[in-house]
Parts: sequence; structure tokens; C-alpha cells
Amino acid sequence: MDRIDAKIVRALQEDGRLTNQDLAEKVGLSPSPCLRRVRNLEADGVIQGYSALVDQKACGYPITCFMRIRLSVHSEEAVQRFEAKIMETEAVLDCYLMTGGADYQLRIVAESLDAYEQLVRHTIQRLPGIASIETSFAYGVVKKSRVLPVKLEGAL
Amino acid sequence: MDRIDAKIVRALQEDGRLTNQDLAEKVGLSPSPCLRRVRNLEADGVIQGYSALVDQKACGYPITCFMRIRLSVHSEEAVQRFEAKIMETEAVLDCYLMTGGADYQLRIVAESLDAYEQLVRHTIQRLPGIASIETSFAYGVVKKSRVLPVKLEGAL
DNA sequence: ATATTATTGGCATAATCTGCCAACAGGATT
DNA sequence: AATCCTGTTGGCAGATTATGCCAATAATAT
Repeated sequence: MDRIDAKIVRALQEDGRLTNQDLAEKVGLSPSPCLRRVRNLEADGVIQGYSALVDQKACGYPITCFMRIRLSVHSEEAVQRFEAKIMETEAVLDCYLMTGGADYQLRIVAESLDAYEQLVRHTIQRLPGIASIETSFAYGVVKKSRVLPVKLEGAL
Repeated sequence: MDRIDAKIVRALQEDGRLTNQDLAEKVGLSPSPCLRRVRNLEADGVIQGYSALVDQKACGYPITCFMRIRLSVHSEEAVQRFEAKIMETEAVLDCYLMTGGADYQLRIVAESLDAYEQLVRHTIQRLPGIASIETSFAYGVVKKSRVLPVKLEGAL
């Protein structure tokens, strides 16, 4: 990871479909070495993939909420069953292990309040070993960035 | 948004660099109409852009935390100054308006605890009109999906 | 059944990707 | 300082892909 790699990472976060030629120009390289660097970043796992960013509402998911969940049982089995269920639930977009009052924080999307209720009743509340759930709805988005502020300095 | 558009949206969320030819094959269309649909989805704002997904740690940002912030002053001016500052702070990746105890929830990344401290002291705490801040650190990631579970049914 | 509109598939051209090789730069050794 | 060595770069050629246009097809309404 040198200065050029950082530029590449930043540029591809801002536009994941940049052509290699445009990217090369942006970072001040000719296409061949540029492509090689991109492939290396991919192989090293620095770049994990590419994705289209979509308008949630336009796709029929106007509702976003965050749930903070505390488990009553922290045995390995309970944790694994919980996390396995999270993994297979498509409406759960993110799930982090947290410090503080809750064990997990989930970001959940839904098509409607009805769909949300179904999800909570049929999936979330049936997760094994839940002690408490605290939910907050997002009713507006101030910012949604996809660009890590990768410093253009320092080797890693 | 018909069934085919939904397939396109899903496929491009899973791999934003799919070739138009591969995409066309995946959704059961020939390349020309497939490309046209993609361009329409982009023009309509359903597809808002493309992005490379990167490994935060490999890029030097091992720390993620969520901050829930409550404002003491909710005047339009205070809100705008707050949100403007959020917008220009690169370490704040997301910011939602929330129901419940906090007004905002921020997702923040940092390169180190020191950098985090600097950020809090020099940027966050100087935001105008803050009543309280509650921070939780993410010390693990269970799931991080980028794919809205776009239903293959229903026109919108 | 017919007219009309929207969508599709195929084709030709232009742009892009990608692997290979020679040239170049930087560092270590003599 | 000259030489070797390693890693990176730039350019070129063939293969792949994108893109605009046109006729053909499908869907809808009259």
C-alpha cells in the first residue's frame, strides 16, 4: 500500500466502474501497471468486491431501523445459533458486536411497517437466548458515504 | 421496475463489475436490452452509483464506532450547522436522523484510539448545540451485506 | 383483426481489457 | 563509481466488451 494504491482505493470507492484507463490517468500511471495494482489489491483482500448502490425507497425498502440486542445466554452454542440466523436473514444488512449496553447492533430494512412487524415476530424474537431488544427507526438520512478516508501517506 | 429490473439490481449489488454480457446472461436477456435497462435504472436514480468495497483494517481503519447524539438546540440554524459539519467530516461515514433517545446516529471510523480521541475533541465535541453523546465501539463484525433483498415480484 | 407502442435481438464499430516483453528505477554489493 | 539484481513501468497486439442503430417481435389498446 503506497501512495498510488491509496489513490486507486479511493478512486474505486468513489466510482467502482471506472475504466482501467480512466483510473490509470487519475492516479498517474499507464494502464498496464494500474491494472496490475488493482488485481493485487483484489488478491490481497484490500478490495473485497464491487457493488451497485441503490435507492432503498425506489427498491421498495423505505424503512431502516437499528436494533440493539442483548443476549441472556452467552454460551458458544447460543451465540452461534444467533449469528447463523442473522446471516441467513436478508433483511438484516449489518450486524456488529458492540461494547456498551448491547451485545449486537443490527441494521435492518423493511418494505413496510407490516413487513417489519412480521420480521420481528417471526425471525428476530425467535432468535435463541435474547434478553432485550431496543429499536430506533431512521426517519432521515443526513449522510451515507462509501469512501474510507484512506490516507495518501504511509506504507502499511 | 419489473422482474428483470429486480434481477439486474440484485446482480449488480452482488457484483458491481459484472460485464454487461454476463449480466445479460444472468437475467435472461441479450446484451443490448440489458444495457439499456441498466442505463435507465441509473438515469432513474434506482442505481445511484458503484463502489469498491474495501477491507477497513487493511486500509488502516481498524476502529468503528457508533455515536448517538442528542442536540440541545433544534433551531434550523443549529441543525444546519451540525449537519454541514457532519458532511465535511470524512471519518463520519453515515449519519441518520433517529427516533428514540437520540437525534442522530453516526458511524465513525478511525485509524487508532489516538486518532479517535483527536476526532472527538476537535470535531465532534465542537459541533454546535450538542446535549449528549453516547458512544459504542464495534469490536467485531458478524455481517455486512450490501444487497437489498429486492423482491423479484411486483411493479413499483 | 388492426394499429400503435414499447421492447427485444443482432450487427458493426469503437472502446477497453489483458498478457507479454523490453526498458527503466532503486538498492545493495563489490 | 560501476555492476548486478529486484521490482515496477510502458507499449503493443489480440481478445473481449460496450454501444448505437435498425429491423423484428411482443404487448396493448382500438
